[in-house]
Amino acid sequence: MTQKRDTANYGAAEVWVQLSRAHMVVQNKIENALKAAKLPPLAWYDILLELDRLGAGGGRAYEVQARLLLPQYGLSRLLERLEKARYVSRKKSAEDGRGKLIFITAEGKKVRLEMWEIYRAALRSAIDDKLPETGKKPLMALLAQLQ
Amino acid sequence: MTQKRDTANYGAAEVWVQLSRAHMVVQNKIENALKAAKLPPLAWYDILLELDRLGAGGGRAYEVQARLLLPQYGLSRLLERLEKARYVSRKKSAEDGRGKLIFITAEGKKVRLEMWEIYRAALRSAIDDKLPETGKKPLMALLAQLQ
DNA sequence: TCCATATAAATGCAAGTGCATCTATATGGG
DNA sequence: CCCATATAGATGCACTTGCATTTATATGGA
Repeated sequence: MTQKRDTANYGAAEVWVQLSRAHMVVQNKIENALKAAKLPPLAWYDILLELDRLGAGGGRAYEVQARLLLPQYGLSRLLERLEKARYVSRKKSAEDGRGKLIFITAEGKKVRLEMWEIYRAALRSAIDDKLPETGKKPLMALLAQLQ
Repeated sequence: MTQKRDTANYGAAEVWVQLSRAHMVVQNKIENALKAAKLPPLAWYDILLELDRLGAGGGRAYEVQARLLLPQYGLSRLLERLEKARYVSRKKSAEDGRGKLIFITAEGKKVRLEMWEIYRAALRSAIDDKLPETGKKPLMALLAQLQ
C-alpha cells in the first residue's frame, strides 16, 4: 500500500479501534471474574467505593453522580438495586427536603472488599501481566489527553 | 502521601480508570454526534462496514460475529433491526441449510457513508484535536498490548 | 443407515438503559 | 408573601441486552 490515503482521519479511527478493543477486553475479563465469583457487576464497585470514602456522614446522590459520570436516572436506579441488596441505605436529607442522603452499609463494605480481591486479581492479569512496568505511565498520560 | 501503599496493583487500577474514562468520553462524543444527525448508533456502522467489505457475495453471520466480537444473540438481533430498517437483507444459505447469508443493501451503503461523515468529524475533534500527531502510534502500540 | 453430538441462528424472559416527564422542594425577584 | 424558575430525585415506557433454551440442519462414527 504505497498510495496516499484518500480518506482523512484514518489514524484517529485506528486509535479508536484499539481503544475500544482494549477497553472491551479488559472489561470483559473483570466482569467475567466477578461473575465467576458470584459477585455483583463492576458498576456496583465504583459506587460502593465512592460511598465508603464518604464515610459515616454519607453523601448526596448528585455529588456521587458527578464523580462517576453516570446519568441521573442511571444512578437513581443503581441505588435502588443496591438498596434492595442491602448494600446501601437512603434517607431523606434534613437540610434539603428534595434530596436523600446515601450511606454504605456494613454489608456493603464487606462485599466491596470481596469484590476488590477479585477485581485486583483481574487487573493484574489483564494489565500488569500484559504491559511492561515502564508502559503504564506513558499510557496513562496519553489516555489522559483524550479526556 | 509518603507512606508506601499497602494495596497491590494500584498502578493497574489507575491505568484501568484512565482507559475507561477515555473510552467513555470518545464514545459519547461519537454517539452524540450521530444522534444529533439523526443517524443510527455506532454499532450499526461496524456491521455495515463489515458487510460492505464482503461485497456482493455477502457473508455468514458467524463470520461477521467473530470479527466484531459480539455475542451471537447480539448480532442476531442487530441484524433483525438492520433488516427492518432495510439496510441489510438475509437469505437462506444454499450450501448450509442452518445458516443465512447477509448482504448490505444500497440503502445500507448510503447510510453508512452518511454515518462516516459524522463519525469522521467526531473522531477528529475527539482524537486528532486532543492528541499530538506523535502520540498516536505510541498509544496504539500500548493499547495493542492489552489485547 | 441411524444416532449422538456439534453447529448456525433465533427467541422467551428477565433485567438494564435511555428518554422524557413527573413530583416535591428550594430559591430569588417582585 | 407569592410566583416563576431551578434543582433533586423518581418513574413510565419503549428499547436493548444477557442468559438459557429452542429449532433446524450438519457431520462423524457404530
